[in-house]
Amino acid sequence: MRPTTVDDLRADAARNRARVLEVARELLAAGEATLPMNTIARLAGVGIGTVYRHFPTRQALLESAVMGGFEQLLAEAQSAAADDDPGAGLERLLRYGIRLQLGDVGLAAVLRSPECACARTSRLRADLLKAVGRLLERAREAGAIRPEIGADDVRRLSCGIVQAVRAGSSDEAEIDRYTNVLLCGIRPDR
Amino acid sequence: MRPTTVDDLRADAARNRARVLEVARELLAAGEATLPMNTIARLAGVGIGTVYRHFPTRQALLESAVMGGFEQLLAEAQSAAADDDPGAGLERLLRYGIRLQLGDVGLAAVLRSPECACARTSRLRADLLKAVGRLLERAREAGAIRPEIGADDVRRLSCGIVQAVRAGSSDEAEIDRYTNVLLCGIRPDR
DNA sequence: GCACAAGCGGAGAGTGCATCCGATTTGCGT
DNA sequence: ACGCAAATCGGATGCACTCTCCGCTTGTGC
Repeated sequence: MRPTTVDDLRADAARNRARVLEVARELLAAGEATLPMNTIARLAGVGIGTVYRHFPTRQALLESAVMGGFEQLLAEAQSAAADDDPGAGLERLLRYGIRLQLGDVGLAAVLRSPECACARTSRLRADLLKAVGRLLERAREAGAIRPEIGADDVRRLSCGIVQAVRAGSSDEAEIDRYTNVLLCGIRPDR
Repeated sequence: MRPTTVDDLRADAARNRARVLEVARELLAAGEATLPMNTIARLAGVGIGTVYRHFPTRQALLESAVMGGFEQLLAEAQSAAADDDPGAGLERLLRYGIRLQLGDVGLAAVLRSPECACARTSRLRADLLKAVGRLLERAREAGAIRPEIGADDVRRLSCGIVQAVRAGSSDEAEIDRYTNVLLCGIRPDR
């Protein structure tokens, strides 16, 4: 039987996998979004074959590298969905999600792409959309959002705003300014 | 003296240049945004060297290829800036610009990038921003837009919305829905 | 210890970018 | 019409990155 979790890996394999992930996160943190596979292999001190064995595609590596941030976002979304005031919860979630993406080019890339390669992240994504869906439903009832906006619209629009912020100086004032445009844009006309 | 305009080119050179541009536009129209230089050379029936001589970088080729669309956008912006109702002019311009970008991946890429490589497009861009600036100033006076939104914010936000639309089915309803979010988002609170 | 499966690593083929320079073509002056 | 210099052509070349494949090494269970 093939190993299905990290724990089933041989000790050296687990070590190599961890090193590759570590290097990938370092590159992402340094703003390198391309993640050249050969560079990663070299920096991690492993062969290229090893990188490809653990992560068959760059997308798979990327998704594994940003798993942590993704989980934080999901937790925030679930908390927001349980907020007494859905309008406030939505605003809090959007402000959080946008800042999270701005601080993590990898996570932003994963959220931007229409689907996830690995099952683990696919599930996170589905859970996230479900939580946002619940939040939106309550926000609609409370009249805090335009009724035609769905969970995936929120995802795509946030990613768009993130890219708009990134295209400039990305200072605090701009983040707030652009986030406000999104927040006001999805609020119903009064 | 070196040729400074297309007319100064030798007959064969002008022919090759036109062919390369034609092929580039075809690829862009087919949704190919990468524009591989060797592919372009092959399709245009010229050597790679010829492509690079006329267009030293991919960006330069891209900008030359989308010049026409850019000029249309500028014309629309200047017309909008002269509109009696600046609010209506702004809405018209944004709807036009977003649809234009959705129909032309090349133009969208050029508008998204922070600056232009060739002088010709740099000037178009400067003129465009100037026209939008005039439009915004009038819109501010008329209370049709949040005062903190500038011309470059409009550019970046539109590009963000375009990318958000592109991330999905891009059907008519979605284009309107997302464009409305932007329009409402930049309107002042009432 | 030993056997053997799991894992390793890098050679190599493929693709694309960008440069350089010898071969070719063109336009001009006569 | 013709010859020449300048302008232009085109692909060979070197470099970077991707991804596969397979012989060798190493960890693990007995």
